[in-house]
Amino acid sequence: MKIEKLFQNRLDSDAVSTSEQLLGVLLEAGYSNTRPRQVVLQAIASAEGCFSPAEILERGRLRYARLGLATVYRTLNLLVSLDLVHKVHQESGCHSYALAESVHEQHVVCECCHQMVEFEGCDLGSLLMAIGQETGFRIKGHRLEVFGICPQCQK
Amino acid sequence: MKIEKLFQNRLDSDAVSTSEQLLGVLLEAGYSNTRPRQVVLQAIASAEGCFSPAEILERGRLRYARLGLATVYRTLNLLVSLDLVHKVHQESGCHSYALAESVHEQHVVCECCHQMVEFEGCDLGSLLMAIGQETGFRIKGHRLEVFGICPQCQK
DNA sequence: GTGATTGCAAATCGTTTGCATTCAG
DNA sequence: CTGAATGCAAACGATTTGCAATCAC
Repeated sequence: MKIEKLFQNRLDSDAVSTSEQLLGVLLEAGYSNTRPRQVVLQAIASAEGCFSPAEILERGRLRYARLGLATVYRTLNLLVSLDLVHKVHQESGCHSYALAESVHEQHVVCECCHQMVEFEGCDLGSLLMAIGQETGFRIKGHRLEVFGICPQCQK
Repeated sequence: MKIEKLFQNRLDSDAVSTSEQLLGVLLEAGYSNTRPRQVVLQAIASAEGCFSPAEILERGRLRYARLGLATVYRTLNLLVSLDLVHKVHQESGCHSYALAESVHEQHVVCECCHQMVEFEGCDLGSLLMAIGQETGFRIKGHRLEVFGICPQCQK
């Protein structure tokens, strides 16, 4: 599944606009426009959902073979510091990253077999609004993690 | 704030019952009753909310100076495998752990200044029930992480 | 040209593991 | 007494950092 995502739009990224938006923010913030950064931003922009630094490196090297892992990390940290990207937790223990705008995850994890099921459509809207009122925050995204026992493990 | 928690009930843990419950489960599962484990379980049981392996080591050494970090990790992993404890994500990047029963966290994180506000009383009950129906899971706990901009940073 | 950025390799941090010793049952 | 559990130190994987070379402006 990860592989599918990876090659879904490989060198012909169709999400360039987003990568250019990201670059725009970097430039506005005073950072310079370098090839390694372009490549990392393209890899990020064309990724769906979460991505690991290693994945970004792999994808980036398709476009720019000399890309180094340190640069990937440095760029990711830059984006995190500008709040363009969030660090998110992965069950395995190591981090993934996700575009800030795309943090709208909700899933149920089985405490028994650890399978993970995504769900959609449950309306958190009114709840989030209430939270916004209670706390005064302007809400931008959320992550809901539910723990339980899956149907198979209940038997 | 972490320090306060740490010394709130330091050697005179008042939550012994929980630590004994944990030990009970370990014994039932066929593991033996050792001093290092007792000490780790006490440290866990008397912690509030999340705790890191290092914190457990520090607290544990107050009771048993020769306690090793490896034992803390081994015990935590044991508890995780028995679903008595969950691994949870910490903004800093490294893991924390939490008693499984206590995973009912909800907080809003400011994307700008990274302050974190806990909130209570928002009713997720009906939503969780709907999720249970949709997925067939028996729901045991949840973690809701909301991202936004706090009142100060909106100005 | 000058300061920012890069890639590499070394360093660092959290976590796990191998092994000889110790302990629980 | 025997296998499980421990502590230490070494190993490990992910991330960061120091530094000389390179690049953007």
